[in-house]
Amino acid sequence: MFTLNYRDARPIYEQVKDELRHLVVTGAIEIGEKLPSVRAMATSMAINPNTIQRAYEALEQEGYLSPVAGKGSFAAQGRDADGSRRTLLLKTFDETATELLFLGFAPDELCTRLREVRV
Amino acid sequence: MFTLNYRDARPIYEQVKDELRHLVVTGAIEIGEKLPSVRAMATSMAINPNTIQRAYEALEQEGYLSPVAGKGSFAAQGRDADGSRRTLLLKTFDETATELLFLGFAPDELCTRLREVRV
Amino acid sequence: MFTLNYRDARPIYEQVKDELRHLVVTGAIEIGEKLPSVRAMATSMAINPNTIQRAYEALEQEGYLSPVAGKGSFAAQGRDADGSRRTLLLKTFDETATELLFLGFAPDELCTRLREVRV
Amino acid sequence: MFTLNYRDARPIYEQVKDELRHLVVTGAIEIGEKLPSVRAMATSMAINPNTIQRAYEALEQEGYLSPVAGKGSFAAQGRDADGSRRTLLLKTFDETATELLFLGFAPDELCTRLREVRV
DNA sequence: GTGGTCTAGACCACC
DNA sequence: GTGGTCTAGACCACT
Repeated sequence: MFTLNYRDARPIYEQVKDELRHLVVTGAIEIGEKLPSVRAMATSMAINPNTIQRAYEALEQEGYLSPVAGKGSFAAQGRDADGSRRTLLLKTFDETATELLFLGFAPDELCTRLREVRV
Repeated sequence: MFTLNYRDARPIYEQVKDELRHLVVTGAIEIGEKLPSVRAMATSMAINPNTIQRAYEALEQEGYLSPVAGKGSFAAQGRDADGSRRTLLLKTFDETATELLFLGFAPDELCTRLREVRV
Repeated sequence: MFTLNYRDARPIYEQVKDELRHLVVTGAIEIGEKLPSVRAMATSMAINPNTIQRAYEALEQEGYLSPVAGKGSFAAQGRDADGSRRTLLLKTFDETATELLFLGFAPDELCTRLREVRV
Repeated sequence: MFTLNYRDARPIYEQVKDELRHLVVTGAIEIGEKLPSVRAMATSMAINPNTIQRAYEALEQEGYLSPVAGKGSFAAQGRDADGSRRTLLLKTFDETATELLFLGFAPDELCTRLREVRV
C-alpha cells in the first residue's frame, strides 16, 4: 500500500496515519471504502497491530476513518466534530502562502497551482 | 522579541528559527535589517548562546539570514543555495490545499484567502 | 488519588482521564501543578503504565495536561487548539438543560444551581 | 422519523431510545401523543422488533413513555418511579457547567443560553 | 473475523 | 529520572 521509512524522524504510527490520510484526501481511497483490517495491515507491513491501531485511532479522531466493531474500518469524509484539523490546516496554509509570497511567488501563480492540484 | 514555550514539543533552537523566519517573511524584520548578535539574543532570552547559534546557522542555510564577519547578521531575501526550502514549501502547499479542497473549501475561497494574507 | 471501578463499562484509561479532568476543572489540581509521572501513577494504582500513558495523551489532546519530556506532566488551562471539547460540552449542556426544563425545573432554579457549583 | 447511524458506537436500541426521548423533551412529540407500534416502527426502520421493544421498555422506565395494553404506547411527562434519570441529569448538568465555567464561560452567559434553549 | 482494551517488558532521547 | 514509542501476546464483545 505504501512504504515505511525507518530513518524518518516521525514515529511509525504517524507515517501510517499521514499516508492513509493522503490516500483518502486524494481520492485514492474513496469515501465509504473499507480499509484493511488492523491485523491485516500490520501483517502486510510487518509491524505490530497496536501500532496500526494507534494510527487508525488518530484518523478516526480526525474524521477520516470510521471504525465499525466486528465489521472493519471505513474511509470517511473528514468531519471531525469540531474542526480542529480544519483550523490547523488553515493556519499551515496561511503560513506557507505568506512565505511563498515573500519568496517571490505571485498570488496568481499559487492560485493556478491550487486549481491544478488533485486534478 | 518573542516568547519561548518550554512545553512545546519542538526544541528551543527550532522555535527560535521559526519565530525569526516568521518575523522576516511577514516583514516585521525588513530585508537588510541587522539582527541582535548571538550573544545579545542569548542573554536577553536567558538561554545558551549555542542554541541561538544553531538557529542562526539554520536560517543562514535557508537564506533568510546573512552573516557579515565582524559586523553581525542581517535579514536576507531567502535565496537558499539548493532551493530545498522552496521545494518543501511547495510540497506543503500542495498537500494542505489538497486536503482543504477535500474538506469542501472552494478554490476561489482559498485564492481570496491567499491574497489577503500578510496585508 | 482516586479509585477505579472495574465493573464500570468505561475502560480504565477513560476512567483515569475523566477523574483527572475532574480534579483539574474543580481546581483540586491547580494549573501548572505537576501530576504524578506516568510510571508513578501506574504503580500506585496497580495498573500498566501504558494505560496511564493513554489517559495522559487524551488529556493532552483536550488541553488539560501538558507533558514535558524528561520533566513531567503539568496541568493546563484546557486550550485545545480547536475547541472540540468546548463544542461537545455546549451540546451536552443544551441537551441536559432542555430535558431538565421539560421535567419541570425552572430556568431560575438551574441558574442558581449554576452559580453555586464549584464554590 | 429519524435516521440510525450504524457506525455509531452506541447500540441501535440506545440510539432509538435517545432519539425518541429527544423528540419528547423538545416537544416534537407531545405528551399524550401516540407513538408508532413496536412492529410498525421496526418495519419502517428495517430493524428487529426486539430492538425497538428494548428501547420502548427503557423509555417506559424513564417515564417518557406509557404503554396501554391493547391500545399502544403514549408519550408521557417523564416521571420515572425512582428519579434515577433526574439524578443523573443533575449530575451531568453540574459537571458540564463546572467545566464550562473553568473554560472561561461566564455564569450569565450560560444562564442566557439556558433560557434560550427550546424556545 | 473485527475493533477495543490491557498487560508486560523493552528501548530511545532528553534533562 | 521523564515522556514517547514499539513489540508481543492476550482477552473481550460483537458480527
